[in-house]
Amino acid sequence: MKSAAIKQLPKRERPANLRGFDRSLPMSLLRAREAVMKEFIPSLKEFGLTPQQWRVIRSLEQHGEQPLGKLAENCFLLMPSLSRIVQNLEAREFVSRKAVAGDQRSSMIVLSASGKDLFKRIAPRSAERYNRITERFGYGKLELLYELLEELVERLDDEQELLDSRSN
Amino acid sequence: MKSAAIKQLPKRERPANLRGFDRSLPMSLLRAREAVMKEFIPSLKEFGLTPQQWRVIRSLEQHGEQPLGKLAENCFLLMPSLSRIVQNLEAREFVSRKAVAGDQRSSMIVLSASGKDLFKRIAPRSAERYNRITERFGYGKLELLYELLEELVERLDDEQELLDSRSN
DNA sequence: CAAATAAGATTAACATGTTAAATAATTATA
DNA sequence: TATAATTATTTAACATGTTAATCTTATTTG
Repeated sequence: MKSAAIKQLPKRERPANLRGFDRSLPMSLLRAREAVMKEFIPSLKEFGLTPQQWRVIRSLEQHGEQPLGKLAENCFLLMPSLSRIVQNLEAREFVSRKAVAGDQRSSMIVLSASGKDLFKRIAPRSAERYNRITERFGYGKLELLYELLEELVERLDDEQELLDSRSN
Repeated sequence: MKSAAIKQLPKRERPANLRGFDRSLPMSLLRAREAVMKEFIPSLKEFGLTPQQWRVIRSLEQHGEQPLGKLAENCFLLMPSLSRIVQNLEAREFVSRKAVAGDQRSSMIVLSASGKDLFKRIAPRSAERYNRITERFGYGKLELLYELLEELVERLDDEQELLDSRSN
């Protein structure tokens, strides 16, 4: 019985499920991301920020004031989430809204003075953590990982566009 | 002015922030995961399952009945989330609980007949998607990506243990 | 120009992530 | 053995992810 089962394998096919369903690609990416986030979250929490709130502050500091739509795009957040996040940051006066001339639907989100201050206090810590990761893992490997991740996204997005265009 | 600024760069140091804060490691991992999940989520949704609910069903199918603790570990879910998820799956009769002799705190989570049936209907689609990703991205690159992700987690976990042991 | 459409943003409703607190059963210890 | 500490799980409270519905303002069109 066993020999018959073995005989079917040697075809040198790659297994249908690389490593069963556990250790699947989504799972591996999730684990990796969690491991990385564990490095950053504690210092954010000291300052009372969630990772998403930090993303927003960071984006505003780097790219300046933005309408919600751009901010959502840059922070990779959906509008409903961002809407709540900005309300939160606004209540704590880390950001404010500035009217846009000619369109009353939209407004610019602006990083306040205390928002900038918060950024200045957190940024060095994040950078330090980042350097530590680079040290630990190796600069070359990290670059390679970036490239692979980017290419993976590109390939999957290509396919997505194909499917989209077919249904149009 | 400009020449002075340029003169400080050539030290051949790698930039402190690989690609600014955008395109950071957490962000890249998130984007990659989202891109991958976009492949799987639609078919899950057809069957009324979230990715997390699917993880639970998958784990039960693969590893058999488990106490909640093991299930949480295998599915990479925190207990409060899993607790709610199992309640949901229980209400829909995809799983049930079986008493454990000798410990009334814990119970085994069991995949029901309709749970197994659901698995059988979804699994082929997932496998198909997975194969498509492998095709698109390349088997070798995928393996390389797995290795890098695993090693990243190992390295960061090592560091974590160091920090933990210091504080004990 | 008035009605229909579209665009930007928010709200609603539900599922999950996350930390802390609560509950109940079990084990360890004085 | 009564009590304290531990273990397994759940609940609470708040933030986010996600889809659909709503609301307001702009734009398009008949």
